[in-house]
Amino acid sequence: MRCAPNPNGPWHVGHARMPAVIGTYRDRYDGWFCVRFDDTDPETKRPDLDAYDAILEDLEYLGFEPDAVYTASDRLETYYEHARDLIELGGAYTCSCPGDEFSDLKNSGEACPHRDKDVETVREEFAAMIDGEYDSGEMVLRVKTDIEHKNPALRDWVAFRMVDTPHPREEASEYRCWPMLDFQSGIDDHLIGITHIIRGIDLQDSAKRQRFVYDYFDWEYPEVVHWGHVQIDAYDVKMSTSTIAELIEEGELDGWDDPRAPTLKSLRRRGIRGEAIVDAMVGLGTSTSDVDLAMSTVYANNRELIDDGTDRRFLVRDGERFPLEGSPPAEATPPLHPDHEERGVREIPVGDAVLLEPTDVPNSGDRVWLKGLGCFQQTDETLRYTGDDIEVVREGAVDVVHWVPASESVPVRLRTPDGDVAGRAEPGVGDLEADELVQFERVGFARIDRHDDEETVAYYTHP
RNA sequence: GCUCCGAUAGUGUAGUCCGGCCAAUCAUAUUGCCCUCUCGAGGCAAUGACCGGGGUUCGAAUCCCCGUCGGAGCACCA
Repeated sequence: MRCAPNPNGPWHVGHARMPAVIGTYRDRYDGWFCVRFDDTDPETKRPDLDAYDAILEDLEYLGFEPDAVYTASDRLETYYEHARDLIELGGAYTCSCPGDEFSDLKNSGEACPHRDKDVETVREEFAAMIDGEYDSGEMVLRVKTDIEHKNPALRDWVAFRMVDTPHPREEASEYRCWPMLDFQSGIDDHLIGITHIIRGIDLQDSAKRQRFVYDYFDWEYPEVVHWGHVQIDAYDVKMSTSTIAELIEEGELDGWDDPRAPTLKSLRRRGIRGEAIVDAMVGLGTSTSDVDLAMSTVYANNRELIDDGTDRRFLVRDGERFPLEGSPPAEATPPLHPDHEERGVREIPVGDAVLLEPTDVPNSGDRVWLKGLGCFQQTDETLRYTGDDIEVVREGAVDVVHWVPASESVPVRLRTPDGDVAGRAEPGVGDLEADELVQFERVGFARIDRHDDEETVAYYTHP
């Protein structure tokens, strides 16, 4: 099987579907898969030189290593050879019709005057195309299919055209005669030995077009499945490489790994495991109708993977300060993980005041249980330690909330898909290593990204 | 206009090829309860679907026809 991306940028979440499915099938059925960069349009779908490696990185993140990597722009000579063979078989002709004129003829099922050229002429004109003797738009090579085919999309389609713009890859920059996807991909699939193809419904007619070439060469066409488009809920940003690139350009997004970007690099930075994405994608199946992937499915998969190994911490967003009274303990020692007491406890100095999230502030006179510390009663904007037993919580009389010491807590910027949130975390968070995952209790999971001079930066994973 | 394709709960999916085992599976979601010093995890329960209409048949999610809705192609893009 093959994954044939157009290298025009890092992958968005939807791109994960192809490697997820074919990679999983390979592992399950002892198969084989390659990545083939179909970069045969130096102009309208101009490749981005950084994208080749970026895509391979994304693939690695998802947990797959391709069995081989090909680049179409390295293989022009191969396509030329097959085109020449096709010409000798009478299966292709050079055509200088302007696009719109040919389109009119085609739509009425009429052949253009070039269709009956003799092989000798076609051979010479195609050689001239390869030599770059024509400019863009002057000459194409068409595959001779069936000009009266009931589906107009299949009639004598273009196999090669002239492109004036040099290819960005230096190795391919001298070529001017470029194959179209249907020709290039059709030839490669056979030569590489692809037995099963999965592709989008937008390429529904590709197989039908390519079969004409396969018939000329007497090749057997691979099994092919077409699937619909994937939409991901939870993102405002349109999931298109070019749109994301524009937003980055305009400064709306910080980069491909901005937590608001619907990209794999973004999910990676948020601490989501590739496996969680792969499983969700495989779960979508290969239906031809369009599907919506709920990010909650990815989150549920990821939570399953990381919950057990992730230690707990406190983070208070938009904290309100409350002085403490009544001689509470000087230190709180909540466990690192409630299901793993053997991992030990955090030692949080309490100080003389704490921060609470605004929604957790008890009404005057009401009690609240500061998790890992004890019970307090709010009066006159202060919290007085009551010394109540945990039994009051079990009875349901008192809510349990998280908190941080007002002075010894550390500032944290939590970057979320909905924007950045400022907060303060318990002191130990300042010592965590970059890349470590934490669960901010009652807030959600997060990945520690780095410690700046002024603050610790964490990326929000999911609830 | 011509040509393809599809339609099962909020979302995804199984079942459709070879009609009965489907008063329709599983996951996610939502809600409630239990447990818990998290709104996490775990346990239990509830909610919720075969696009519509005909036909074939003893019997239709499954086969046929019509309709509706949705998607795709008809590029010198991939």
